[in-house]
Amino acid sequence: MARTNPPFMTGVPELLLLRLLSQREMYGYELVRQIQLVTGEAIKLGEGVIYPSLYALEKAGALKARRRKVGARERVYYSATAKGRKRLAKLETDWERIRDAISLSGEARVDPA
Amino acid sequence: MARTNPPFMTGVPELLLLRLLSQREMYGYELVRQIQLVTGEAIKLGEGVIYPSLYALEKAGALKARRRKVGARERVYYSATAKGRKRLAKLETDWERIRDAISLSGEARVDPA
DNA sequence: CTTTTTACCTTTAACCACGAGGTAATAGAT
DNA sequence: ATCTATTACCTCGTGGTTAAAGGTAAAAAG
Repeated sequence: MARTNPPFMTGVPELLLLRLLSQREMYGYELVRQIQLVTGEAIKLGEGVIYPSLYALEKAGALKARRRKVGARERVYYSATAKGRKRLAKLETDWERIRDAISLSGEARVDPA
Repeated sequence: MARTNPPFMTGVPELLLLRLLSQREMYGYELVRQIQLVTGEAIKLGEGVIYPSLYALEKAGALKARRRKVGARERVYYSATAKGRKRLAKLETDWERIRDAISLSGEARVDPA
């Protein structure tokens, strides 16, 4: 399937979305670009990832949506709820745990059999 | 499904297996315990993850297997091939890229709309 | 007036981790 | 001697999650 962001991506879209939307409200297309920006182009998430994630997070009560007319066009702005911030906090500690464990395992010299 | 290692685990089993098996040959059950050891109990991978991963990596030519009788019991020892080491190197850079990108995005203060 | 960019959204596919379960041999405990 | 825990191997099914690809339409740019 020609993956552009190979491995290590489970949970990452959710983490990034919650981080950004805890700072200020944004709409889908904007998030696509912001994620590239704040990761220094290292991570690119397409709309096919962003929109379904936003719906799922909204459904879970982690985000709230609000429709806003900008000019003649309507945009759907999302922002993190209290629940979303809590979820983010948990994700952050999960992330740190995995990250540190992998770092640890990289240094460990395995004792010979 | 009550996951013990929530999110951020895609690619991690493969990374850990290749790391360990680049150091010395090991068998499945041993790997299950070693992974707990070298990650300070932070990551626990069951046999349901380990064995299928080993087969897949062997099939891909990243590992080679060898059956060894230890006492009366037979064990299947795996070790990394040259191809496996190459694959590990790529995984390591992928991992660093994602890790650094997430770290970056955590510091970035998003400019207001 | 035509093309590119913005903006929204859905469908489909595939991957992969994981738990649960199953077998059998060996070692240790009673 | 017998029972239990541990070692060691393995398979199957599920479900979550990314991701590409496609589809619509408005607005800005050329």
